[in-house]
Amino acid sequence: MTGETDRREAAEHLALTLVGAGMQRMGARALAAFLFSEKETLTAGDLAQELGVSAGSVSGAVRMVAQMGLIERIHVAGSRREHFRMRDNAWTTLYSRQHSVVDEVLRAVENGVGAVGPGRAHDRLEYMRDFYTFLLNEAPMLVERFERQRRGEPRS
Amino acid sequence: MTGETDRREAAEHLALTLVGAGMQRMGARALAAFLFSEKETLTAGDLAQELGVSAGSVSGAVRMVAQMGLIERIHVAGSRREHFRMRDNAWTTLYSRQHSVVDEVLRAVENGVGAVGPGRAHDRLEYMRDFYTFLLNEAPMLVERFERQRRGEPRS
DNA sequence: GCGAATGTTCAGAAATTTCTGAAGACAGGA
DNA sequence: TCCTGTCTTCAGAAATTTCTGAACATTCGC
Repeated sequence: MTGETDRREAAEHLALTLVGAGMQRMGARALAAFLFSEKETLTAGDLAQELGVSAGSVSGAVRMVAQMGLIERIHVAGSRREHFRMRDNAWTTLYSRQHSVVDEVLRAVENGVGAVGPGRAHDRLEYMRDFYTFLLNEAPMLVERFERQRRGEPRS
Repeated sequence: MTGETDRREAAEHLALTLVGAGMQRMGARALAAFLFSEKETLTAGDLAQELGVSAGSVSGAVRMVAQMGLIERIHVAGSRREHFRMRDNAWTTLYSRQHSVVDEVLRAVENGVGAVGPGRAHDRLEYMRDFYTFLLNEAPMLVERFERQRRGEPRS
């Protein structure tokens, strides 16, 4: 049970779901490959083989996922290959300001607040701005709370 | 200053940013139209005119944004037109379980946890599952805290 | 430096998404 | 019931995204 086929299927399913969530196809597949791999690191060649795609596709996918902050490049001395691995804090970083898509949205909203005069639109945009600002500010604490809970007391 | 042109530009800019964040084009434009409108509600016709697109496009866009829980249909008695308006708790609902894309991802991850045997992949997937579960559980409290802070004490 | 292995870029092909316009469905008033 | 205004659906056109493959760049060992 839980054979190689199941593993592949589950990986593809997660990738598809991530695509539905707005991620680009190849990036999602690459990310799933990392998640479902038993290895600590993967090379571009590994990914190409695992996903059955060209080196060019891998290059693009890896760049994107790296830019999201989910994986990082690892230079291995004495090897020409470049290794990649999921960052330890991949999921938490996703909610920090730097790599965040949310931050771009926030800036666009702030721009909107400045572009409209007083009225309903202004109020709506301010509310949206405040909410997303709050989220970005709270994220680090939330993350810390998660980490602590996961190590410390398993319950509550 | 802050003329109609600025307003339109800011709206389009936000829409574009949302597209970059993974939202579909027409849905993003529709959402921006709601955000930037001085009216309380908009009809399908309003949207078609504002965005310069066909009735068919509006229909699809509105369905999607409604499904995300950001706008709601309002039946006005004595009128054939259907009105839409942004939901009061649009942004907060987005982080609740029901309308959440995150929830679908979470299910795909749980499926993955069940599909792989013990090892690195299993650990990674469990971690991801726990983190997203935590997020979904915490979201309501976070939202409540935001609401309270916004009314109550402006500082801190 | 030179050669070999590996990674990146990019033009074009293929696949997918998105939008339209027309036909059909539905609801309300006469 | 019929008519009219409004919304939805859907096939196909248009636009966009995605992938490939080959040429180019880079880096390491020698």
